[in-house]
Amino acid sequence: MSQTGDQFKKIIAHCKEYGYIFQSSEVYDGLAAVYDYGPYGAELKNNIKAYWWKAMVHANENIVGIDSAIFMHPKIWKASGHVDAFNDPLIDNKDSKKRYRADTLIEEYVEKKLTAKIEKEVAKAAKRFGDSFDREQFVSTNPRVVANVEKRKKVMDRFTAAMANNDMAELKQIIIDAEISDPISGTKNWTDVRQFNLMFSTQMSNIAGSEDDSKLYLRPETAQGIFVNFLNVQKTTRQKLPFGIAQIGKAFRNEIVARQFIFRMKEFEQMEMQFFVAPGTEMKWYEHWKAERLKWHHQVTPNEKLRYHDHDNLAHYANAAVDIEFEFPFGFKELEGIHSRTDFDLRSHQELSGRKLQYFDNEKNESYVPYVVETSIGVDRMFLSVISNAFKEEEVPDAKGGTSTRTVLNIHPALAPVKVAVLPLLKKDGLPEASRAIMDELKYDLNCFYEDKDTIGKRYRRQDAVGTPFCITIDHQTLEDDTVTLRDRDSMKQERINKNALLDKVKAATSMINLIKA
RNA sequence: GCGGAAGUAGCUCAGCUGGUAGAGCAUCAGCCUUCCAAGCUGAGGGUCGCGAGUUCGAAUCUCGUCUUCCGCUCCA
Repeated sequence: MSQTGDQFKKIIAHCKEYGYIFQSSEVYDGLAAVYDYGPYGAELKNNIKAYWWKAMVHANENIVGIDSAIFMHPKIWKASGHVDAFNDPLIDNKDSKKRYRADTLIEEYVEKKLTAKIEKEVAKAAKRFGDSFDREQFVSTNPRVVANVEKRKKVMDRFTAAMANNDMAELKQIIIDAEISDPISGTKNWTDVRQFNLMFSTQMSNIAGSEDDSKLYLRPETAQGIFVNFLNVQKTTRQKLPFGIAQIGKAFRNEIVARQFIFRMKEFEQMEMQFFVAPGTEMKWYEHWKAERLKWHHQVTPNEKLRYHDHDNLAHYANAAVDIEFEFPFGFKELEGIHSRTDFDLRSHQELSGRKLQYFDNEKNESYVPYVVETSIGVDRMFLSVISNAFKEEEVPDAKGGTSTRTVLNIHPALAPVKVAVLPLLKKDGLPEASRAIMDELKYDLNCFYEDKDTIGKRYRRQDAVGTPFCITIDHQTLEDDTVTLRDRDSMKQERINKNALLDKVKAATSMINLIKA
């Protein structure tokens, strides 16, 4: 761990040093699990988003993009299940330092203690009475069983009431009254029950049709903005099934433990595509997108750093789910999820809103709620995968015939923040002027960087460190025959070409269109 | 959220047992040279994370707080 931990620390330090990522609100000591993207970071992030958008929306005639609001009607989160499922009452045992969900603690107690006791008595009696055993009669008359059944009912009544009222104090009292102890430490030394709602909330007055007319959530996922716009989009774009809606946007989760740099943040950005299909065809499309998405990753990331990981237990909305995992410095972790979400979301919104969210299928001559296959990737995780895959420290020959270490970001040229650096060999003899002229030719098509400070070798290294794939060097010969040196970041090889050929050559080498067409 | 560790210049750190801050690299200006970093001269830059306490005096001791890292926990 220490070596990979060191590597990860180096990457984080590098991100800060070269203006990729800063801690949020650093002058005020920072804000936990929130980060800002600096100048190079913003460029890389934009490129990642563009790569996804082009591959999804522009390359597929049956996928369209939207940009829905972060604020949405509170009922949406009721329908999606987030209000219920994102609410965990948690309690800590002070001795074992373990954290439990208070509700499962109580449920387990009821299940394993009370119910088990009752069943034990019943089983014993059944053995004793043989065929003449009447379960109903026994349960309602045996004093020990009756007491336990009574007790169970009491606990369950209090429990359901407490859960319904979000009464955390009562939940703790139930645990105390039932004398539930920590399975590890065996003690009953509990903290208070605290509720961790993973959704951030804010205020808005007068929300139509809402019981609590002020509470509003910041969306914990972008997908719902797509679902509730399903019919708007389908009708206005006249799409036929199967078709998809794509969206890039911010989402917010109040993670209890948000760590590992930008891997898990409280504010993050998602790129989601919901693909609407006829019921029964979802598994075919699930397999299709599973393959398509891995291909998209393979274009910019080596195969051996990517893998599929099937979900062991499925979320409440899904009937199939797989992750595409990337080997981060801290191990293989989820980068993208592909889920077959069935008709759960649309059906749920249809029921709660009372509006039909169905598609009329001309071929089948019937209306139905489409099934959904979702691809969902975190922009920030993709960013982290690109950076951690790119970061390398290598030994290279130096001018004196020895070796030196260079730090290089081997970012795919199509994603690199700066495409080309324009460097006059000397800061005199008209070379800066000639360089500026070349820069002016390129900068409207390619993100360029000009520098004439320090030695040429030093400038090359600086460009390596920010991941610029090409350096153009202007020397005295340029003034005579219009040729320049084009230096490649990865091989460090140089070639002499005419300055008029620069634009086409660098554009071709840094284009993301080729990745998408391939 | 719990436990452990840490926080001194942009970065990496030194500053031992309390006496009002240093180095290297980086930055900026100038010189020299020039196709793969670390030549010469000079300059700028620090509320010692923040707040309180002890003390004549705190970067140094105590407490609180924030942030980061590690472990636990959680994870749609």
